[in-house]
Amino acid sequence: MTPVEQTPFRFRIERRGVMRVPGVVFATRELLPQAAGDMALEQVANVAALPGIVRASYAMPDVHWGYGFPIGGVAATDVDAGGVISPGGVGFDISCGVRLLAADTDRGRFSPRLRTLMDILGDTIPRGVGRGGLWKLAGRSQMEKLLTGGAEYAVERGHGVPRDLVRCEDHGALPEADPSQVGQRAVDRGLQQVGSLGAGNHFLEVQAVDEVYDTDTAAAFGLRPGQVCVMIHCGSRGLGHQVCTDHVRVMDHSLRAYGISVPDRQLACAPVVSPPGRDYLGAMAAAANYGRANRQLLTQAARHAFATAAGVGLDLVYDVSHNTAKIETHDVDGVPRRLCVHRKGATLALPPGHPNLPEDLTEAGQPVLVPGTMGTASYVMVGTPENDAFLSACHGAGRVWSRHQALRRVRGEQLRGEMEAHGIAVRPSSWRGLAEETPDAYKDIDTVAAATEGAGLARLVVRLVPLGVVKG
DNA sequence: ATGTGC
Repeated sequence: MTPVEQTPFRFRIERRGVMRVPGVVFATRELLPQAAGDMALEQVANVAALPGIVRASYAMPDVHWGYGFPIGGVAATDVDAGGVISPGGVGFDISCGVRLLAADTDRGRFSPRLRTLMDILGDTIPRGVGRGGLWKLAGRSQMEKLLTGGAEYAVERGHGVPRDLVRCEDHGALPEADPSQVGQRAVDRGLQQVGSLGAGNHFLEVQAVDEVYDTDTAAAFGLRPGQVCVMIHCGSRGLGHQVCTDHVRVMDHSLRAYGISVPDRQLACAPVVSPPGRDYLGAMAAAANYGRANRQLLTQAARHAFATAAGVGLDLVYDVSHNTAKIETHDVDGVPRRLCVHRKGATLALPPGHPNLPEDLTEAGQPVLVPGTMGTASYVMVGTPENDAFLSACHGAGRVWSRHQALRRVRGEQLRGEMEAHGIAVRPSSWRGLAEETPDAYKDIDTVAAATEGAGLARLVVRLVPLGVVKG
């Protein structure tokens, strides 16, 4: 698969075979997936075969191989023209996402309290595979309230302040959630996990603003040089995973009934306007709300730790989901169409003036949160009007080594030692998990962020560097 | 990503 270079930041995969639209990869030549056996670009082409897909099958600069769809992929289908929805286009970790909190202190003033803070965070942030969370729900009926209300329900129950919700995508809750489509097994897995990081690339990081590229926009986001921040990256845990599993199975069986053929079974899908499509959309939105409530609970734990360690408060800058399918209206060939926009490892990036922005960010635009790899920088970017990918941007660095490869090359104990030697406090949940997340296993985040700006997807606002990592 | 896998 060799895409054609159109600009230094935009590559095109021409239509052929069953593709209904071309593929467009926003990347530099060096960021294109190149590892032997990495099928990400083939996946971009496969996605272009989905019924109802419009304009192009897109990939962000952090694109890499995923389940059916590439991670870092964006695909929109026309809801009113037989367009499909696919669980593989959202991913197993539904509404995995990132939130950024800004502390009312700066790096120099805070540094004497950092170690104490990290110890408290290390003791109080639930993390690791299969373990429990901060908020045990009473049973299915309370779970249904959470699946409907998302972060709003968490705040209503005292886990946060109303201002938090203003700074959450969709005010913290997708309205199309249908808890009745979340199976009992998914509910059971989720009851004990609200307020937990999970594992893999999930983390809670204490960071500092290292560089400011756009002072006015940074100020509008509440960010200034040297400021201490907290970045939380987590998803919908076992509940989201089970929702994906359950609905992939249903759609795999219903493909024939809708006369859909896809080049890869992992692209199982159904028309958005069909019982399996509607059911998945409702279950996916419910799981997304679970992910948002999860980040809200972890926010409260971070606030408690900062208050205890240093008497410092934390304000929410923004919360974005980067694994979703959402019904949005966009122009296609100059005509507004209702589209089902799949963003898998890609975030929404609203430009200045967009009606869905919180009032106090209307002039500035949406904060686009781009977490780096453990021990490396992270970025806050902002949406731009010239975004050509249904207002989507990258979601992080993007893997280049498999977990298996990382384990062969790196030892967790040694990695922690190296990070501590660089002045970054590390509180891991397992040595193996730490080794799998070695920065060497990922693309360089500085390059990815620069390519995202070069492609016109979003603009750089600030660069953050880690002071301490609580690892899932 | 995931009570980690054909």
